[in-house]
Amino acid sequence: MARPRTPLLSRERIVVTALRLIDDEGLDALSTRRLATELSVSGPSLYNHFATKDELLDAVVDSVIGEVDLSMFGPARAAGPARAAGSSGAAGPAGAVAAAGEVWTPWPEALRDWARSYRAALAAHPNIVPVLAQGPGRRPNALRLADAVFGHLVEAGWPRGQATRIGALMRYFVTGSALASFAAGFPADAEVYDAADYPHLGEAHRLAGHRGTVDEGAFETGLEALLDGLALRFERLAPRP
Amino acid sequence: MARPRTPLLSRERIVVTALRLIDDEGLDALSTRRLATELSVSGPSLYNHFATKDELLDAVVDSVIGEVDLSMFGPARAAGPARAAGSSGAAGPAGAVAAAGEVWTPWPEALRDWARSYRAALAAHPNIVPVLAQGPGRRPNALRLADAVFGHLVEAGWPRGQATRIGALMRYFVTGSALASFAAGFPADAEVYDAADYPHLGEAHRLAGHRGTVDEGAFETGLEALLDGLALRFERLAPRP
DNA sequence: ACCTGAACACCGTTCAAGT
DNA sequence: ACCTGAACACCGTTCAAGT
Repeated sequence: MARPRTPLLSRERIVVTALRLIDDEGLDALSTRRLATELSVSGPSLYNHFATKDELLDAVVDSVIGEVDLSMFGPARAAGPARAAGSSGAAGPAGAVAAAGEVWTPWPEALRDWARSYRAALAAHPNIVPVLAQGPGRRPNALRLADAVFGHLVEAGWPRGQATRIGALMRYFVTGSALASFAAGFPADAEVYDAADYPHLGEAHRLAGHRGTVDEGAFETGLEALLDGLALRFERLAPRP
Repeated sequence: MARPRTPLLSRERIVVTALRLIDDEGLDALSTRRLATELSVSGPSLYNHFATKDELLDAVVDSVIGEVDLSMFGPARAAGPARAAGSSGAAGPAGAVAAAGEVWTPWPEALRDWARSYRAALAAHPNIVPVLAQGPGRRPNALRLADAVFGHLVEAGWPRGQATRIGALMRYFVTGSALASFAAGFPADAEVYDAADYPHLGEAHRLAGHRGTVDEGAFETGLEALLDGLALRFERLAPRP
């Protein structure tokens, strides 16, 4: 066979299969030949759809970021007539901002919901997080995400410089938490933790068994701590009357 | 030549050269053949010193973690006779703990200093952070680090479960911040940020130029926010009398 | 336009051979 | 004990050839 009547491949199908391979066997397992085999074509066929392997990886990454919920940013849907004119720019006590007729979700609540969705999307595909953490580059979904977060924070009353920092530090925390399980990083073999060398790690071999709750608990604790700390700073910025 | 009188290689020399290669050209540039060339030997020679490339990477990672300052954990040096017997387990108001004759650095201060050193060590070698973030495994320096942090937090009065979570969330934040520059992830090309698609990113092309200060500022803001948030929790745990 | 096999310069690792 | 060249089964990518 040379050219089939209906194409054997599509960017979509390649991306989905590549992501599955990365999830199941790691980033190193994604070779163009292996992926092609998985798709029942020969290796070079992929180059009809992506110029390079990096371009393919970019598409995979953006498909993951596309899963992140951004609906908490910007004017809320549920709130009355969509677009009334005028604006009363005062930040409310909880960080809520009301332009006439528009209701924006208070920034701490929006950040919390977003961070949870962000982490869930990334933690479902930990093996690709190192690629994704390199930044948005030119990937549309990643840029949309950055735009939505920054826009919401500025609208809420954060100075632009601070809003940038908050976007950055939230990404630090979320990517760090999705990159690898903390608990699973400790060998389940009790022999590893010699009491003479590591006097406080006597129970560390149990960590891997509680992987889910340990990592979930650490993420939630860190997220709430971060939001509390940021709220303190926001109050200093715009104190209650 | 077959076996030289004095060995051409040592684990130490291999590790140092591998880390330089990873820093300069990325993790993918570290091939056994390329590394061997750099060391003026043939590829298979490395297998006299490391069983696999993974074992070599492990050694590189642990050498980086070895640079992290842990001196703020445990009984402080400057404080009187080194080892007095007995223990009065009450946590002081600022989180300081005094066993007889021992002074421990208050936990928020210790965590802050450690986090800065941790981040500095990792950010000096961002390309290896994905490997290192997989957890301590059996690497001595990584286990020592986990032991020191956990021991200090427990001694300061944190319940063991919370201490574990704090160790985890601090690692999330530090590895996330060292994995990649936030600022450098945004292309410096202004054309990328079409106002119709990304209404709030009009200045994003300037980010890369302020890479150092943006990332440093985000890290410091996040660190202080985290510590403030954790202090609130600690107060709830052990309120002042 | 889209797929193929052959080819190029690479990989990590094994192994017999040298001293 | 420690290094070598040859060899194996892999890589990403190019390209001429097919329909």
